[in-house]
Amino acid sequence: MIGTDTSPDTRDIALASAASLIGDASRAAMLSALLDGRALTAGELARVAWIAPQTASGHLARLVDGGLLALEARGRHRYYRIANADVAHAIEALSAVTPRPGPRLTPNSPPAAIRAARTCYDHLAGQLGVGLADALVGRQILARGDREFVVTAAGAGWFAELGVDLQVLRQSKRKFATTCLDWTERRHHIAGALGAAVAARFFELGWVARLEGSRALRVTVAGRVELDRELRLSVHVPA
Amino acid sequence: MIGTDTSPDTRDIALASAASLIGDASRAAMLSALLDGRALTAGELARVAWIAPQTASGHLARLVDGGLLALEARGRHRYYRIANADVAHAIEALSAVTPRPGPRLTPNSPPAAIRAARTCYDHLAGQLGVGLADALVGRQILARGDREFVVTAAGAGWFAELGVDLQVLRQSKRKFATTCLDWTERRHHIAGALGAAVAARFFELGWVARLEGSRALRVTVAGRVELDRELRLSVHVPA
DNA sequence: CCATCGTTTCGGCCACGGACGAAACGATCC
DNA sequence: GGATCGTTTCGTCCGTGGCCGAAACGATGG
Repeated sequence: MIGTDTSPDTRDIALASAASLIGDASRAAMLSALLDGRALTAGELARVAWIAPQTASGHLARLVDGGLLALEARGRHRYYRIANADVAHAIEALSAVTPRPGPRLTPNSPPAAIRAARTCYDHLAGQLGVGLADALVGRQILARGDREFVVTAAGAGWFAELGVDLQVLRQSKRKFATTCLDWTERRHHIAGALGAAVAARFFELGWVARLEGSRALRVTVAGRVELDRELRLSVHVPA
Repeated sequence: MIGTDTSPDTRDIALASAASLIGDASRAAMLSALLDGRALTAGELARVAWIAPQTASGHLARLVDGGLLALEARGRHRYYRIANADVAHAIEALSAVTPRPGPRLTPNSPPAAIRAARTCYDHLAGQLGVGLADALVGRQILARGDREFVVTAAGAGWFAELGVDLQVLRQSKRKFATTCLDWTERRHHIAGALGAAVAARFFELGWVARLEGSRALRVTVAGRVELDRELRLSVHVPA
C-alpha cells in the first residue's frame, strides 16, 4: 500500500521542473556545451543549439530563473555558465542513463577521446583526471579522505612547484578538494578549488589543450613528458 | 569560439529525452514513489500521481520504452519498478539541484525523518545508511575501496551472524558492494548486492520499518538496541 | 459462461510552450 | 550623433503532448 492520499509533494514538482528544464533538445544542447564550466555568450549558445538568438534568449532566461545557470553581464555580452556543481552532477548523471536497456544495440560507449581526457565542470576528468588523482595519492601528495582529498605535508611542496598557491585556494568559499565520481571511469577524480586550480595550471603550462567544440582534451607532448617525469603517469592516447 | 558547426549531437538528444521523461509532474511523482526500489502496480501509481488509470498507463508505457522503468506482469497486475541503479542515481541527483538559488526563500531542507533514515533504491541511506557504512569501516568489517566496499576477513563472520550469505551475493550478476553518494549527507553508503541484502535483513529482523507513504524509515526500539550493541552505532531520532 | 476488476487502446479536446519575424534596447566604436 | 552589433521583448503561429471518456482486452472467480 502506497501513501494512499498524500497530496502532490512539492519535492516532486521541484524534481519535475528541474528535469523539464533539461528535457528540451535546445536547452540540453546548451547545457551540454556549458558542462565544462566555461561561460559562453547567448549568441554562441544559440549557434550550439541551432536556434535563433531570440529563441535562445528565452531558453536561457528560463534556465537562469530555474537556478540551473548563472549569468554574468560583461559589456554588451552576457555570459552564461552552469550555476553550481550540483547542476553539473545532475546533468552528468542523467546522461549516464542508458536510453534503451537490454541487448538492443551497441551500448553506444562514449567516444575514446572523451573517455581519455576531458573537463568536468572546471576540473580534469576521464582517464587523465582519475589517473592523476590515483598518482597523487600513490605518491602521498594527496591523501584520500571520505568525501575529499587532503594535501599531505610533503604534498604542499609539490603543488608549490606546480605553481598552485594553496593558501589562496583555502581562502575561497569553495570546498577545497572534493572527490567527484567520474561517469566514464566510475572512479573519483579531484574537484573543488584545488581541482580547478590544477586544471587551470595544466592549461597554462600547455600540458593539455581543448579539442575544439568538445569537452575532450588532448594531452600535449610537453604534458606527456612532464606527467611521466613528475608522477610516472602515462596517458593513453586514443587513435 | 565554440564548436561552430557541430551537428546536433545524439548524446544531447539522449540527455534531453531522458530528462523530459522525468520532467513531467505526473511521471515525476510516480518515479519518486518508486525510488525506494519497490515494484508498484499501474493503479497504485495512478493514485500516487492523482491521475486516471488510463493516463498513468500511457505515462508508464513511455517510461518503460525510455528505459527508465522495468515491467513485470504478474496475473492481472503489472508491476513497475525503476529499471536500474543509474536511473535511481540520476533522479536523486536531479532532486539535489536547488530549484531557486541565492538567498531567495528557505532552502527547503528535506524533512528530518527522510534525512535520518530512508531507502535509496533498495538499500539503506540517510544518516542511518552513512552511519552504518562508517561504523562497519571503523570496526574493520568493511574496507573502503575506491568505488566499492570490500569485506575483510574478519568481517565475513559478522555478516554471517547477521544472516547475510556472502557466497550467494557474490554469485549474483550485480555489483557486490558499490559506494553510493548520499544526497542529504553527501557521504557514501553501501549499495549493490550487499547493500540490498543488509537492508533486507534489517527489515526482516524488525530493526527498521517503513513510515507509510514515504521512503523514510523508522529505526525500531529493537533496531536501536541491536545497532548500539553490535556496532556502537546510535541513531538520531528526529522529533 | 458471465461478471468483475485491473489495465490498455482509441479518440478528441485543450493548453502549454517552442519556434521565428519584427522591433526595441543598450553598449561599443568612429 | 549615427552606425553596428549582441541581446532581449513582443506577438503570433503551430505542433507536441497531457488529460479524460468510452470502449476493448485479458485474467480471475463464481
